[in-house]
Amino acid sequence: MIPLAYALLGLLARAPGSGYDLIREMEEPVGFFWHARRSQIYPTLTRLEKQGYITHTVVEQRDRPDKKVYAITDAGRAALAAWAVEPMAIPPERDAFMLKVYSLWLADPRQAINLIRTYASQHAERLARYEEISATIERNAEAGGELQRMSSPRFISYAMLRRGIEYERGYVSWCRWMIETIERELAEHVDEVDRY
Amino acid sequence: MIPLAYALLGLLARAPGSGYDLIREMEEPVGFFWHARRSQIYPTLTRLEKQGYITHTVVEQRDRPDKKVYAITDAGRAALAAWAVEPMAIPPERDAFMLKVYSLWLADPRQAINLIRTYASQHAERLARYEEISATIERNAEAGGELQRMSSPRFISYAMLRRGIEYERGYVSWCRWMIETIERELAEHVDEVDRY
DNA sequence: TTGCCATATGTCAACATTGATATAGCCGTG
DNA sequence: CACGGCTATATCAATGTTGACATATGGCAA
Repeated sequence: MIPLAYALLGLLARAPGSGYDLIREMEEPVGFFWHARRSQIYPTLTRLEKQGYITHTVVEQRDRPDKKVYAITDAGRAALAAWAVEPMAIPPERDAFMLKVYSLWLADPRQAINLIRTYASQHAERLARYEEISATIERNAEAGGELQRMSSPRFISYAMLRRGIEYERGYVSWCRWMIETIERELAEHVDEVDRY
Repeated sequence: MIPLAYALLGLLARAPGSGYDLIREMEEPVGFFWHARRSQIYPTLTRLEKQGYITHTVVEQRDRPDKKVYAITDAGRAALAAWAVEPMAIPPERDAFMLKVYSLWLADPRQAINLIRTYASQHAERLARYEEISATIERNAEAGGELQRMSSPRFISYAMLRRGIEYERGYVSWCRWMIETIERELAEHVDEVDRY
């Protein structure tokens, strides 16, 4: 089974939903760490149903097209739980941005700064969004102490959000350091030119 | 062109080499951020040559099989430099480990801890390796101040290593926090059991 | 009433990537 | 001299993933 199958099982283990619902749910917070297109999600749901991990019931709707609402089965939940705790090796990294950086020494420093600044601002935006969600969760959690219980999906979502925030912060701070370093070099170069 | 093509161009822009050399070089430090198999590398080299971005000369060897040594062309260097500075959007994340975490609330806490501990130790190992390389680089750099010049491949490699270290540190610290949180919960649970 | 938007479910061809398999030269060891 | 191991290049089938295309319902606005 491909990871996407477990992503869908993970979503359905929290709440039943249609393919369309799942597509939207893939945006947050699983989507922080996994991603797939419609064209992959629908066939995967069909396959999961054939394997007996999910079932569906057609729900008729008046003001919009009917939908198939999927729910996880006991077999599905068992398979998911077993996969979740199975130790794994670190998969090969794939970071297209760092691949660009690898060849930045060939480029004009000003254009390099532009690249990094643009990318950093996107990460900063994400970071702000994650921090906002986190703040909301923390406010709501003050009443019940549910954020402590690992067996609660809410705690897991919160923990994943923390990881996302840490990741984005790290990326932003590295970008800033990189920009500062290149700018310092540019400034020195200007001095040299001015001297003559 | 696929990212792998630029990874290979990036390697050849630093030094010519055979397909076999490139496969080994893909391990460090590009490999920290990109990865491919032999079966993908050889055809990609053929394609790059057809496009005029690289050329090869057959080098005869006595004590081992002959090899094709590839070198980047001016067109290749230009294409690489242009691609490198072209701004990009953040690609969708894909972190299979965090996908497991998403469903950990279904699992036995002890098994969850085992999963996270195993993964953390792998990241800690990488971190140690990166830090060692970084220390070596910093020692060697004390003589010439080359680590300041963005237009030097060495500075770029060092900068990428810094990013790798930051990334691994972040992962390890998150894992530790996660383990501590679950362990605290387990301890509390033991107390409750003991009370009755 | 025409067209656009959101909901809803799918298919398909093209491309990226993996894992297995193949071949061959040369070295050193048993 | 047979075998394993390292160097070296390559192909192929299977699978994963994307992007484009297809289809249908119902609401709302020009």
